Parts: sequence; structure tokens; C-alpha cells
Amino acid sequence: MTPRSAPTLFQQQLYAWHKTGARPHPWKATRDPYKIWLSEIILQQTRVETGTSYYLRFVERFPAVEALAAATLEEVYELWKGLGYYSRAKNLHLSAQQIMTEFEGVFPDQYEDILSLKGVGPYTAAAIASFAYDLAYPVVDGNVKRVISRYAAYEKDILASAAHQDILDLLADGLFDAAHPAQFNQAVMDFGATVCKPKGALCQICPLREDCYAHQSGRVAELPLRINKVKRKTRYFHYIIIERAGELLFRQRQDKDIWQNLYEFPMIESYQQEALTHQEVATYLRETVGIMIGDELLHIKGPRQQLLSHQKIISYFYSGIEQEASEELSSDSPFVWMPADKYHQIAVPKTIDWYLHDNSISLFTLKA
DNA sequence: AAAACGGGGCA
DNA sequence: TGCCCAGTTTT
Repeated sequence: MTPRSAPTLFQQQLYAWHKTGARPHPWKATRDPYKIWLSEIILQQTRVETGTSYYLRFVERFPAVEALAAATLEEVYELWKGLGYYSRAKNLHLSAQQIMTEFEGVFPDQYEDILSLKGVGPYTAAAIASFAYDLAYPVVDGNVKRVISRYAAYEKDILASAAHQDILDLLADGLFDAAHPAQFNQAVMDFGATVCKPKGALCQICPLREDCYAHQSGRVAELPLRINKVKRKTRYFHYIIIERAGELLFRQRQDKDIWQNLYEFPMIESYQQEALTHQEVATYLRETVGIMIGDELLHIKGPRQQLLSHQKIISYFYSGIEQEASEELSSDSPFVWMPADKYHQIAVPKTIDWYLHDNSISLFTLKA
């Protein structure tokens, strides 16, 4: 491909389309780097339609980085609940404090400084740098990869590690508009999201179709090429709901697994489909929680399946009736009793939320 | 370089 | 059911 002098045909046609094709989003109305950063973190691997309401709630509750830095991590998790990829919430909070301490409360305006923030990678740093400061950094997200791979004939695996740099190289080779970074980045992403879509691309109305490799060669449906090697593991979670005086027993999940720091019920995991025996549950509760249950073990709900990117979680819910003789939880116990007004405010995985809110068979009914 | 990390919407 | 989303971090 030959280097071109700006503005290229690609840019002209793209901008002409963007005059009417731009999507309206709340975070586009500002140059405030804090709000742009917030929107970009929320939108990582998240559809715009999903992220928008979260963004509006975050901006209202934390209008500036000082407010976010001053909040507790629990507050941030609560607002983040249901959005997924929870390390984003943790890093968001951490980076807010990092901005207060290392950058004296002023959002950094250099690419390398922005990139140094936790949870900010090459895409997000380029997005903030271009949208907030109009610095000449091209963004490479799913939209850009798709548009460029189709237009400029990139036929290698788009999921491979090398793809990111390859797309950057193609952009640098006469496509990216270094004179108007914010406009260019925004236009390509809007275009990829609304015209050059993954499925059902609108090639009929595409302003770039005459020069698009994929369209001219009939390979729009095949590009970008994705070779996915990972298979989903199946895990079985057996949740045990223990109630005492209107309170439910919870435990906070720990590191090195999904749902880090979120709360769930006492749980036994198995790796094949099997019902829990009363013996297993009783032993677990006695040894791990210090709770004695009676002879009755009720399977009250489930299975409930939840698909994650790399795992399939199948959850069962059991209820045990606690005996009188149980001891108090020790002070260092990871388990904690919570009343209803408390456990409706904490961050829980979707599956636990489903049990709490969509529980057609209530514990109360069962015990009556 | 590959695996892990959520959840939702749509064909 | 599989795809794919305004990706980043860890292994």
C-alpha cells in the first residue's frame, strides 16, 4: 500500500458519512478527561447500550475524580454491580486515588502518564489522549479491527496477539488522520458499530465500499478472521442458604478466581453434575462455618446456568435448617450474617442476585 | 503468547 | 449455541 498525503479518500468518505452517522452519547459532550476516562473504563468489552446507564449513575454520584477517590471501594462496587469484569471497578477506584496523590488531583495529559493508570491499556490511553486532548494516537478496539481488516485486507487471525500491532501498522500506513485524531477515532468507531457491523454489515449504504477489499472480494462475512481456541469449563456451585433471625449467611469471594471480592452464600464446588448429599453439606457447615444443621436438606432452587466467556457455572441452591446449638462466628471468620437491608446493598454475582430477587419459592414459605 | 476475567443481546 | 462487545492483567 502506498503512503498517501492527507486527507485521504478514506478519511474524506468517512468524515462525510460521520456528519450524519455519528452516534450521540453523553460522554461525547465533554472534554473532561475524568468523564472520558470513566466512560472508557465502563465501555471496555461492554456494549454502549449497556454501559450508558452505568456511566450516568457514576457521573452523578462521582462528578469529579476527587469524589471517586474519596469513596470507599464498597461504594464503587455497589454502583458497578452487574456490569462484569469487576477488576475494572477496583482499578478505577485505585487510579482515582493515584491521580490525587501522584498527579496532585489533575488528570494527566500525556499518553505515557495516562497509560500508567491501573486498568488503562493501549486502547483506553489512546482514547483519552485523543478525545480529551486531541493527541495523535489511533485507537484500536473491536470496531477498528473489523473496519480496517475488511477495508485493508488483513486476513490473519484477529484474536492473535500480533493483530493489534498489525492494525496499528495499517492505520499508520495512510489511514489514520494525525491532523484530526479525535474526529478520526470517533468516526471509525461509530462507523464500525453502525455500518461495518460484525453481522449484517450495511455494505449497500457504505461510503467506502468501492475501495473496500472485503466488499470487492465478497469476503465481508469472513473478516475479520477469528480463531478461537479456548473452550469453556463447566463448574457446579452448590449454594447453601442458612437463615437465622431474618439474616442470611454470606462470604466474600477471594482472589485468583471469578467474582473477586463479591459476596455469595456458603458454597461447595464440584466438577461433575451430582446432587449434594446431606452428609457433605453437614460436614462442610460444621467444619468450615461452625454451624450444625438438622436432618432435613432441601433442594430449593436451580439449577441455574450462567455462561461466562471461559466458564459455564451451574448453580444449585439448598436450604438447611439450623440447630439450636451452633456457636457464634469467630471474629476471623470469613463468613458474615447480613440482614435484608444490608445484603441488598452489597455487590453480588448475577446468580446470587437472581436468587435474592427472583426467588419464587421463598425461604419463609418453605419453613412455614 | 495464551489464559483469565462478566454479562447481555442477538441471529 | 455461538458470536462479540469503545480491553486489561496475569500467567
